[in-house]
Amino acid sequence: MAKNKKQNKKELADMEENFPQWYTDVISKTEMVDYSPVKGFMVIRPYGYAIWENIQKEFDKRFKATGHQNMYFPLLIPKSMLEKEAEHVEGFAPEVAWVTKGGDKELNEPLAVRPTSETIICSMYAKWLHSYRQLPFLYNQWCSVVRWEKTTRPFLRTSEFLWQEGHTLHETAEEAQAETMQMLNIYREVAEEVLAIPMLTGRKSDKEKFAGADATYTIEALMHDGQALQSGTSHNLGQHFTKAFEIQYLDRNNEQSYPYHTSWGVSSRLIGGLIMVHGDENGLVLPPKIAPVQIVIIPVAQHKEGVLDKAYELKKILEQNYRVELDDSDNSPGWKFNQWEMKGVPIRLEIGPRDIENGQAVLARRDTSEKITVALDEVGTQAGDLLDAIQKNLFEKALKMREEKTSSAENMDEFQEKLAENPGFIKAMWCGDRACEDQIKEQTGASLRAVPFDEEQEIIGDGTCVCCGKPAEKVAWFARAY
RNA sequence: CGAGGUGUAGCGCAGUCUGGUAGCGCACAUGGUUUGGGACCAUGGGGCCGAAGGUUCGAAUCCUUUCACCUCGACCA
Repeated sequence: MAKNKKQNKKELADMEENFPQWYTDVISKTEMVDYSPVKGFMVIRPYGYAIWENIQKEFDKRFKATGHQNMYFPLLIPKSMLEKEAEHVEGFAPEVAWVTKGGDKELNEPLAVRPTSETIICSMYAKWLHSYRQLPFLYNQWCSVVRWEKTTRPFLRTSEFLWQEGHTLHETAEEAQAETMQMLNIYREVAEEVLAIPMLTGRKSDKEKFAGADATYTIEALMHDGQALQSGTSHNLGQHFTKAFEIQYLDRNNEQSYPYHTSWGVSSRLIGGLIMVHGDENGLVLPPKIAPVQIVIIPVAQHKEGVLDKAYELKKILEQNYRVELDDSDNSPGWKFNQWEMKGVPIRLEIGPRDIENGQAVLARRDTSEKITVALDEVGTQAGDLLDAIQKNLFEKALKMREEKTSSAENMDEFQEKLAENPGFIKAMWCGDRACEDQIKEQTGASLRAVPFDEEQEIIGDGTCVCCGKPAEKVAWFARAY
């Protein structure tokens, strides 16, 4: 019996020893996803999809508040259209899935399953835009895209993934840049304030930027195992696509002009980040603002008179303000505790005969496993305070973890040493040369994640490039990445 | 695409070396006793042993081919 107990407890792999296995265990045991019959494609189950819906809501309301509207473009893109912007096609060609037949008839022109929608959207923008009076174009779409990946992992890299892609046109380069930054800031805000994940923000190197962009900006998070996760990108596309697609309009001077273009996206990959930043040895830990269930009520000795009635009464009160679930299945309380902990529910409310007698209930928080006893008429307010505290604590914990896993290096030996003994971000001066970036990647496995913005810039050591030793102006953050 | 590994009940596995009635744990179903950190007893259902071919009186087990998945590397949100 004791042996069985032990085996049951071992449901999740040890996260320090085998993090990938822990991750796989968590997402499948919590019923977030399952593998589908098609390689690399996953099924998102209700618990996982509920998280995605909450993420969508948070972003969508901010997109709308900044003047964007949603629209929807087709799944398929003609081959010739995808090929109009040279860098773009070169970047995406290796991972495009093609439709070549309709029924049993060969198509005249193969159709790409969209890997991203710049091209088809631009082709339509070219038809719609005539005058500067119509600008800016501020549109977004929620959809899925397909990229034929060689190795896949649920949420982090799958052949199809859910995302949103914003595509905007502007009169001036300045406006496009402002839009690019505005959206990056929204990404950061949602990531930090809602998902409780601290983000490094900055610019991508030319090597890492989007195929066809002038500049790519990124939010980068650090996972529990010290690997970075690119969590969202905002691109200033300049006039690459608008020229390639001949999007022209009559400007204020009555002359034909090309608008400036941006695109930006976050994906269901964020869910992977959520899991790998906050999760612990007991499974998921979800920030209250995103958790599908914020409070789970677990009746104890529910067969006893009055217990379930009281539990339902509490549910009715709590669900006016919170997302609440009552587990009245006939599993044992202990089993339920573990089950809902694994699912990451922020607060558990225990109510049993003893509590009812004393006019109280027990609240247990997922992040610290503290338990407090509260009077029944204060459960609502106390739970609210707790949820706020948990939200805050998760962010602070994640920030502390990132700080502990961030080092700086002045030369390559130090770089390798520090990355080996404390995997995470390495801050190092970088001269800006592609050759140095390549060499760092090759020697250490770490890629350049971002060059932080000026206000977060600093000088490491004597200010020379960590790789070639030549004078360098900027510090860059490196890490191994998902 | 390189290097390793694994396919046996829904899940996790044993059995394969040495061929001979397909098993264990969990989960599931029914009944009962339980319930404040993964309860217990009893009974029961569930299998083309990844697929195809071969050797053999007989194949989960031996041989050949093939497919799928996983882990680690190179490419990518």
